Amino acid sequence: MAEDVFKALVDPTRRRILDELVERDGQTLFEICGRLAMKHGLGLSRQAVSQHLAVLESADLVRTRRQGRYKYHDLNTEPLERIATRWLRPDAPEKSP
Amino acid sequence: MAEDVFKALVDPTRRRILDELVERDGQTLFEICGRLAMKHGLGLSRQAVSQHLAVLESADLVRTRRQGRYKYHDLNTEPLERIATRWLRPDAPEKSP
DNA sequence: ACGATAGGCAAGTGTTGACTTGCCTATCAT
DNA sequence: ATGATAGGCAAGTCAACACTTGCCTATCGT
Repeated sequence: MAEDVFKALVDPTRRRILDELVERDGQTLFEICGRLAMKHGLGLSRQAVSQHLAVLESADLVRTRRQGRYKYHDLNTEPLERIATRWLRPDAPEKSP
Repeated sequence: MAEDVFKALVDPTRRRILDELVERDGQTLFEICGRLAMKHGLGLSRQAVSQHLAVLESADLVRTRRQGRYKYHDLNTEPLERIATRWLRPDAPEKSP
């Protein structure tokens, strides 16, 4: 649902997580925790990040694959592409010539 | 700020308002109230809609022009175009050939 | 001038959501 | 087998937000 996508994107931490996944796909929960702490100074608990990832996953913005005790997280940009053009009029300015 | 744009877009009523403004630009507060009631069955108070418009305006998604006792509301898609491509990778599938 | 229309300001309420804490399960290494 | 690592579940707390209510200002028509 589009509703879930908007709800997922409203939180700054979740947007940061997407930023990290754009840089490198297939990170685990602990890797993402570490990156948020290092690069953004966010001292979040593991559960907080886990819940954020659950929200992103139920919005289908993040796909996961389990492998042993690891759970890898991959970005899925498809929902973004769908909502991006909702309010763009036909006569909107083009961005690539 | 991008933060304001995401906050503005998370509310379904505000997205409906944007939908209405895509259809017809330059509507007044009362016109928007009426349209939300007619087309979507939303029985919102005038103040509720007014506050939504204020949020959209501070996110620069809606521009306003005063004329006498009327205040016309116009859609501004520029902030949308900027956030749309934030997480789209270079190798993302193109939509126009 | 006076009523009616269009809109604004501010305080109060109820719900949603982000984060924490505590405990539990599963997989790997030695 | 046992400790360590990776992750999950559930209840509780606190703040942000949508909406209402009540009152106020400004512009238009007659």
